[in-house]
Amino acid sequence: MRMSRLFGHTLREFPNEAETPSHALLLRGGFVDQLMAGVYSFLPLGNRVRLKIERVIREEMDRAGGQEVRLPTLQPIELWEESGRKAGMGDVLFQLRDRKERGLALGPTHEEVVTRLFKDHAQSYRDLPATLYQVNTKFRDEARPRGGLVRVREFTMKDAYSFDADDAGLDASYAAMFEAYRRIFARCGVPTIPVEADSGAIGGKGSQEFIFLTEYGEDTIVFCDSCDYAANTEKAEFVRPPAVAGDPLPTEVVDTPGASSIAELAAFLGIEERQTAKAVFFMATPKSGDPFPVFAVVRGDMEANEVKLANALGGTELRPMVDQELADHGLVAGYASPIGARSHVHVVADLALPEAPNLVAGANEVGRHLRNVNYGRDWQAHTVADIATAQAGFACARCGGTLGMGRGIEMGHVFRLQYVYTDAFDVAVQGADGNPVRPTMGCYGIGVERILSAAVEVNHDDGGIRWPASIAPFDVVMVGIGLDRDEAVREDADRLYEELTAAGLDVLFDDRDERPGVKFNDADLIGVPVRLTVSSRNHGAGVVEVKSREASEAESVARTEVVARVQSIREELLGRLTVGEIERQARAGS
RNA sequence: CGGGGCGUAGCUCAGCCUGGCAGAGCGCUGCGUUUGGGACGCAGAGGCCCGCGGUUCGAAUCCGCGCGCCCCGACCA
Repeated sequence: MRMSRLFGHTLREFPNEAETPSHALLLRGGFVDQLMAGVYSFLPLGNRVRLKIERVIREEMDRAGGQEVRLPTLQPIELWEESGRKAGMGDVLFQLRDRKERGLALGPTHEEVVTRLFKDHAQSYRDLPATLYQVNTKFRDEARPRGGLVRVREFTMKDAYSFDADDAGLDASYAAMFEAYRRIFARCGVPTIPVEADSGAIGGKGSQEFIFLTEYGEDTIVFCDSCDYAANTEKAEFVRPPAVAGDPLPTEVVDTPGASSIAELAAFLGIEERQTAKAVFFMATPKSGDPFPVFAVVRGDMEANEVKLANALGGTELRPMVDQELADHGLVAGYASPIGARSHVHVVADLALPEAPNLVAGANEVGRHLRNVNYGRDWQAHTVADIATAQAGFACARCGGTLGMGRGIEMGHVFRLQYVYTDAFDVAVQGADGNPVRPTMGCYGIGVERILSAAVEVNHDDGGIRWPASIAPFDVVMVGIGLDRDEAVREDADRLYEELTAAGLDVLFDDRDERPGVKFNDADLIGVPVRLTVSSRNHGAGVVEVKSREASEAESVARTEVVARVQSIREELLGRLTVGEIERQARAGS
């Protein structure tokens, strides 16, 4: 590609709306353009990177036995009603109507469509196992797009779906995808760590997220400092710090004027926060049935986790109660008590509560609390479950080590869906014994643009982007100096361009009539891994300067050796993108 | 959906408070001089000042109502 013809220009200043370094660099380098909130165009440079990421993904999916398909984005709404996810996805699902007023949805994911496809085309156990994948556009009407390309409304996702005859088969398919994911992230130069995750609205049991750790992340992750346990806080198990021990004492009322928060209460009574019970209230909407009020209780030194709570309630939708609802259900904000809660209020207690004697809890009267409240003796929950959020400093449930926390962005997610969709769509194939077999499913997603953003986030410096060699828009950039003043140099540059191209390299030839400084700075900004400088000075000496983007100095290479030298640098750069190396970086980041 | 900020040239921003010719730098076009890390001169092009309504002799500026974008929160396969 001749740069004089490349569509799109670099900006000399950073655009204003960009928050993260990666977003700013992608805009400034002319990779992407924002059309509206959460919707981006890809210019030629950005599109090249996107395609290269997709190439890596396709290679690894194929290696793992996946077969590429193409599923429609335009989907009948009935499919979503059938799976029961029309309600579950809520406003995130883009919906529209055709001219015949038929309800349609723009696919936010493709479990429904692929399950239906499988049902129509798989006939017997001989069709198992099968892993189908695609790289396609997804649409999600996010409540708040943010972070440049991180949370958007239209994006590219590689999604794969496995169908197996039994658990062992699913385990094997899952493991194959898991390994493929490690290789994909490594090859794209994006350090990720796998963490235990909640499976959310997709359904199913057992899932892991591949998290890219960054301060700009929107997920909170905990990891153990002594074993390899890592989990999203939506899921993370932990050992609760011990309670203050003691025999149960008689309950007594105590005046606590103005102490409506745990911190105020503990300070007022001169006790520790872990000696109190904290109450949080939600309205729960089950998948079927009427909404009901929920009274969640955690020990005062912990926070209730909404996702864990929803799971403990069998996957209901939760929202915080409003003041009126608190009053309607006989609850006094700041002083609510699990003792004597009205019977229709569903009380959920965290695991810590049965183990914690003599807590201070609300008296259900403004300005009063109860001392020495004991679980079992004074009150009981409908449900006792892990509903508290892990915190840094808590102990690891696996090994007792200390948990640390970090922020991250989900790059990929692998799920064991099991029978969620094959049940919903009543899928069965004929087994070897003639009886029907219900396939068990897995699903596996990767955000292409998120990889692109993360790759920039970890690979940039003051000069601009330093693309991993595997996904750079070009393999090598040729900076021509003084081409208009020296015909011989111009001709030789053209020849070198042809030689590099013939060698299978993606070459960007900066043939523009610009000053050298402009070209060098643009080359650095765009982030091409290898830069060549062709000039009369070099031409006269029979050399070309070769500089890798990360090197501080260029080397002079004999003109005849240039193509080989570029290829050897490229090989060396690609060679670093191994699972071992990238995962070492990921762990260092945590 | 709650809270905050911002909408003026392709980009970064002045101008608005206190109403009176639409501005700067960068970028862009042409010519010339320059040419190894974002040159210089000369001449240019480029604007529904987010939209609609109102006040006023007169609105980028004041008032009202919208819309959009960004950030925090809620939400988030």
